[in-house]
Amino acid sequence: MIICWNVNSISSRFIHLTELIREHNPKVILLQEIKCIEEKFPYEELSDLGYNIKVFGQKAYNGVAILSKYPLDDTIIGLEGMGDNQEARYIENTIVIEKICYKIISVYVPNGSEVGSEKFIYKLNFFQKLYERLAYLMKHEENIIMGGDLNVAPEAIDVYDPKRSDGKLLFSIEERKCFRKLLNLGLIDTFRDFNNDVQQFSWWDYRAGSWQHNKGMRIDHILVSPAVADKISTSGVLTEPRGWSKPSDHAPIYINF
DNA sequence: ATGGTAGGCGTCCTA
Repeated sequence: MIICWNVNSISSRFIHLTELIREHNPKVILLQEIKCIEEKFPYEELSDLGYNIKVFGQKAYNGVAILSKYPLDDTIIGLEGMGDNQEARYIENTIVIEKICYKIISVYVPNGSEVGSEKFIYKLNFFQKLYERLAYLMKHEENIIMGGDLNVAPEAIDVYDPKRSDGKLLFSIEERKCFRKLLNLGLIDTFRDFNNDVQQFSWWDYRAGSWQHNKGMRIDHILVSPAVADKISTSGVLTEPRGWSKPSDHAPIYINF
């Protein structure tokens, strides 16, 4: 099992994470929005649970990490073309499972603030650089497992009110095209591949009782290359942690081999 | 009901 989760601060969600590990014992965990520098990441506690750890941290905002029971090699921090001192949104590693090599990625795509804003342009640019990296990996026939908060709902079924969301942040045609471009590389949306016509969200706003009314969106995704997709048995969303006390606004998502 | 809540930071920014 591989789990992917935007925790919205690792320090605020540490107990939640250990409970999730206790229940599912995943081999790999991809984290987003850890909201801390590397020095403050709970390395010891999580390595005691059997995980190798790689972190791309940042003070207060963003931050991604990979936890793995397999050794982690070839660490890449950040995306080419996003500049030195870029925001902590991309981390990539190599793992070997049963003699097969995988490129495993944890990514946190910028939220974008508002369609057309400066931050929105930044988001589209980030998507472009992400596309270029994935195109390179696909060209070299790598086995890719990329999980993260992509901050885009791909289709109408993935938002609670498609009419209201039309053209708005997280569901604008520009953002959906960015997602579609990744699929056009040959990557597979694992949730949709295994759950045809199922409406299942991964994120619910903290505000306005969104969770209670199930007004959410599916903006967290695990995309894989075709050979990886052939090995997967199930994919889904673990909704329980969203209902726990002091939850992240995102639920963990997963694939099973 | 174009509001509302949460986290980290520091007297607001981001989501």
